[in-house]
Amino acid sequence: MPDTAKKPSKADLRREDLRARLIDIAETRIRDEGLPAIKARELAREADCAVGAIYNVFPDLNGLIMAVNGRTFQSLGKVVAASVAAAPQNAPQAELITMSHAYLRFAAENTNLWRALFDLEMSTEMDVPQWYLAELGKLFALIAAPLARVFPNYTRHELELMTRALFSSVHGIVLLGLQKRISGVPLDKIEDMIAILLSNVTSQA
Amino acid sequence: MPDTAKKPSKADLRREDLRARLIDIAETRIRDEGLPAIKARELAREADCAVGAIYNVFPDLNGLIMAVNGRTFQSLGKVVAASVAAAPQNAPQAELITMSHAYLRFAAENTNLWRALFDLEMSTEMDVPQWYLAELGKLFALIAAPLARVFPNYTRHELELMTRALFSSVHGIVLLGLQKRISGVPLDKIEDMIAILLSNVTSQA
DNA sequence: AGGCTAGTCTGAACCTCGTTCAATGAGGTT
DNA sequence: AACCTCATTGAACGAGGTTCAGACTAGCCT
Repeated sequence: MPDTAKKPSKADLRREDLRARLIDIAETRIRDEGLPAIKARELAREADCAVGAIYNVFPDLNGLIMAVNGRTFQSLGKVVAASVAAAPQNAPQAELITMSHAYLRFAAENTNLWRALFDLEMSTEMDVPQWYLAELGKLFALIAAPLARVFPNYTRHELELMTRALFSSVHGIVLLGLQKRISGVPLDKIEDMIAILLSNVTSQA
Repeated sequence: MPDTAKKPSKADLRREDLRARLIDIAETRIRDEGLPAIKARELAREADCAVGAIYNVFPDLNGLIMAVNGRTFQSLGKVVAASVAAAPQNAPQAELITMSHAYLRFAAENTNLWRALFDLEMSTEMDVPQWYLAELGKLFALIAAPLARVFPNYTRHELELMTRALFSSVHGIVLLGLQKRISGVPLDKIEDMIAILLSNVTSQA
């Protein structure tokens, strides 16, 4: 028997339990009230532990938020992947639009969680964790596949550039579109913007 | 004689002087060290006034940052407008690319100031001030003009949608492009992404 | 000039946070 | 049971934005 993971001692179990509980609580709080609702004392009260206990399980509150972001990123990936799987289009343009609309939908329905994904990135110029880039890579791969069919004679390099460009574009449209319902754009207009943009980009002359 | 602005009393002058001084200091600090470098006590020390004095001149630190953002937004507008004026292209596609590259350049050279423009928006869900929308409107107008020549039979509505979509797209590309030199994209690759995107969008089949 | 009033200016004090750490206590080992 | 080890606790620390009662001016009236 390999004993690399040998003792799930009682303490370890408690630790894992607390960790999971904190992530759940933080996720709910971010979903409902946004990142600023993550306060050490409130989390401790709700998780029924001491403030210091949080720091036994996470290096700091950012660490906790990153854990939530991990979950969010995975949900996002699943939703986008599912959108194409559910409605198999043979036209790659349609696939791109479907995925983008799924992205918009996810962002609109989970605005605070989705924002947290990018807000942390900015404030702390720390090293991006592995899984972050990995998840982003998965998203990119989803985009690159239909794109390769639209532009069959792009080099690998051009394709990658286009993938980034399109992802960033859709991200930008969603970001500014969701910002401020004031002076703002209703959801279906945002959908239209994405569709028009993608149609035009992918309509080879 | 209209006396709507009748008394520039000594107190008013001091107030205006302090206000201007604070904006200068804040601008420099944001430019050099980003938004988190805006601390009441440090500002007061550097401006040689009491902490409380700041609150006589601005409602809070956000108000000060908004004042800096006002300046930044104007510079940005000027730079973008100047870019097309300097190199008068007759092809509207080229104009769009020129302006977008000017936008990228400004964002790259004044990253912290440029970020402050959008970071505040997010954190405080307050009412967007007049001039903010006005400046944004000016930017949109700059884009809409060449765009109208590319798509002469778009309705006013479609044109507006397209304008927003393109601005948001370029913004997204710049935003994600400048984020993290790590795993990142060098400036001229970002330029390429913008150019490719805009070319494809504006090449009518 | 001498006061009187309506402000401004001051900075100590208040409050809210994230984070730490000496003291406590529980788990596991002999 | 006695001992050692390490997790856990929560009061205390430091940093930051904001406030406010008192000190202080500047302009104005007599």
